[in-house]
Amino acid sequence: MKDIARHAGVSQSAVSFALNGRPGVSEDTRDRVRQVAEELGWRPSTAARALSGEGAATVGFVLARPADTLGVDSFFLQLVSGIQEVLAERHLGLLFQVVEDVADECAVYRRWWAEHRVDGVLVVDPRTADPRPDLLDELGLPAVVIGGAPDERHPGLSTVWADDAGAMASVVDGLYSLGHRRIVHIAGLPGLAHTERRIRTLRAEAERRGLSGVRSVTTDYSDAEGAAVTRRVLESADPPTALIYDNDVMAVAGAAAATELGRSVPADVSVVSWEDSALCRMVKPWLSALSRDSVEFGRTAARELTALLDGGPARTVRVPVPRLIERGSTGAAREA
Amino acid sequence: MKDIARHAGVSQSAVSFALNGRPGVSEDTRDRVRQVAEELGWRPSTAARALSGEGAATVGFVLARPADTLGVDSFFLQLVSGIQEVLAERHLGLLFQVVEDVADECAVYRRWWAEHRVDGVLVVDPRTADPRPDLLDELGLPAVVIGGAPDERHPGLSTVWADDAGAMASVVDGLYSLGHRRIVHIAGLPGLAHTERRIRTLRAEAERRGLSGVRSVTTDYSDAEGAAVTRRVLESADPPTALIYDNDVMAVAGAAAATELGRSVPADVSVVSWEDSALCRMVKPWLSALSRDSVEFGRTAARELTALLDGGPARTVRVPVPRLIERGSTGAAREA
DNA sequence: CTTGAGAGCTGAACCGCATTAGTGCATGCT
DNA sequence: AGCATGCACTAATGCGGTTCAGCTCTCAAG
Repeated sequence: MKDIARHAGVSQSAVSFALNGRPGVSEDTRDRVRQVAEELGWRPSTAARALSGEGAATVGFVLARPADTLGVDSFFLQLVSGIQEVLAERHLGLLFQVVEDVADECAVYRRWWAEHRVDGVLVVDPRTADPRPDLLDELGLPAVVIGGAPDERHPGLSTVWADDAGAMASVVDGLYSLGHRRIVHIAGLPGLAHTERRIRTLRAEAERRGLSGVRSVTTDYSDAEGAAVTRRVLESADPPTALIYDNDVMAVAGAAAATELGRSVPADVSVVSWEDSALCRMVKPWLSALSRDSVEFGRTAARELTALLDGGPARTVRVPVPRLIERGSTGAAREA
Repeated sequence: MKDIARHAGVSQSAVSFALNGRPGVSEDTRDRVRQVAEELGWRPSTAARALSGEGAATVGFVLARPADTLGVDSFFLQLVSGIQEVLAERHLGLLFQVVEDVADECAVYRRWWAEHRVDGVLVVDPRTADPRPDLLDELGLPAVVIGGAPDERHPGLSTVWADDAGAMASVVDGLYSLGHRRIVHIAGLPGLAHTERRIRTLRAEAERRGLSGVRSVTTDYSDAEGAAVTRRVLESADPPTALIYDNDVMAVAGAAAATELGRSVPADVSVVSWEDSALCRMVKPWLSALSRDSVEFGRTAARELTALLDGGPARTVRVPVPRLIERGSTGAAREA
């Protein structure tokens, strides 16, 4: 900026005013300064900007997962891609970190905030007993929780969520009307907020209809557990006629396991995947799946965060309920 | 730091010396200062550090992919996870960005470097005619190219690579000894350095053995193209007896397509996937696959970058050749 | 007893920007 | 003519660190 000031024949502060669109300089001077800056290829140093109170121009994103669990999962890349789209418009950087568990994640938030590395964070995989909202509140770190339920205990946090409960209800509804009475839900990690929401809703739906052969089993989301649980429930005394899997990986593995056991999909057992991806179209029959727009989900979350950074109020935004794409893996229940 | 200085009864510079392990203070004072800093929960502001010449303590990672291509791909997440492991030890942040194409990627490097946002970058998906090494050279931005071939034209860049050529040769060797003479390689994106390396090696191997029914077909890595190409080559006049797919997604889609055409795997056609993941164990038969340790790959790349940041020389590191995991999808060629 | 060297510490400058409190000048108003 | 007003701009300060040139002691060597 000193160089620009010299070349343009003005003071450094005039340059600052000109380049930041603030009043205090004539349009003439502003244009001249802009042009000189352009010629010199000037870019503001984010460090200096941050030091003088402008914030870090960066938001943080932490993924708490053991390295080996990071498997075939299209959701996060898509989410991040959507987030980026919005952040890029405002030239905000995304600081990304993978850690082992939520405790480490909290430590990262503490450090980032203390070091002024980020202006806000995006939180994923909210849990039922989650230390993070409390921490973020305590720190005063602006944050958007992705996938959480509305949470009136933390008015400072924005939330972006999909209505799992509604989706689960509609899936059960669909299966019920196809004649299914015994349904097993192969759920994801216990403790995750959306896992528990789905489980609760399923139970409520079952009770409402007086169904006894309906239950949820939690897993670690892996193909191995998906297949194992599938085998177990299909070989049990009173096997289900429909299976709902909490992700695509388990659904595919589960469908394969069912086929191996000599059960035909969907004649013997219907399969629904709670996540749509290319995977669901790589097996025969193609899997019926709940489809949501993960990229748009990311965009929405990022928009909420930028709104928060602009000083806007925390909000709770609901993205559209995922809709069921009917493919070949769901059909009428076989007569008992 | 001013507070710490006051509490410890020393000057601010003494605090700086003490906390950064520099000489100039007694061990007594150092301990005292450290303790006060601890009590006050002090953390250095990265912005201030960066401003006074210490660098940004951040490395950049750009993924140039259209949003919709970010599908089922375990490689990148694993790579990033490995990178993180190494960076986290040194408290280096990872600035992550997804862009549409290489031109945008170059713009991001320019901006990051000009804004002093990063100290170095990790470059993936090198191409045959790639503008990035030239740009990085020109900028003087420390960088590690992941997956490129050794490149003596850019002595400033480090390279971490796997020997695709060797791996391809050994795969062809294995298939040849199983009696396969007609092999089709369903390759990835043309223009990617490793795609071209594999294609060249395959051709060389074929010529060496006087095989005429061997060729490569490039694709966009998608399941759709993988399946389409598979159908096309299998229905051609002189169909191959073995297929090599450049990623797991295409291999699975291709195997499914072959089965649909009534070809049995591996009796009629052998399938090899150039990427191992849970996907390969989700279909019957399980796919034989080239397995590499993507997490370790990431660690190695990150280590090279930190070495570069420490002022070390640029190096070219070769990670172990991926090894073929023989599963059920490869077998002896059917007699002609 | 003087001198020199080194250890331990301080004060001030600096990094690149934003911001605030002036400064000088032309203009309009009375 | 005298004065307030507003505009265009400058000088100075601060953000939170690092660094470098001293400065003061102490202690050993001469």
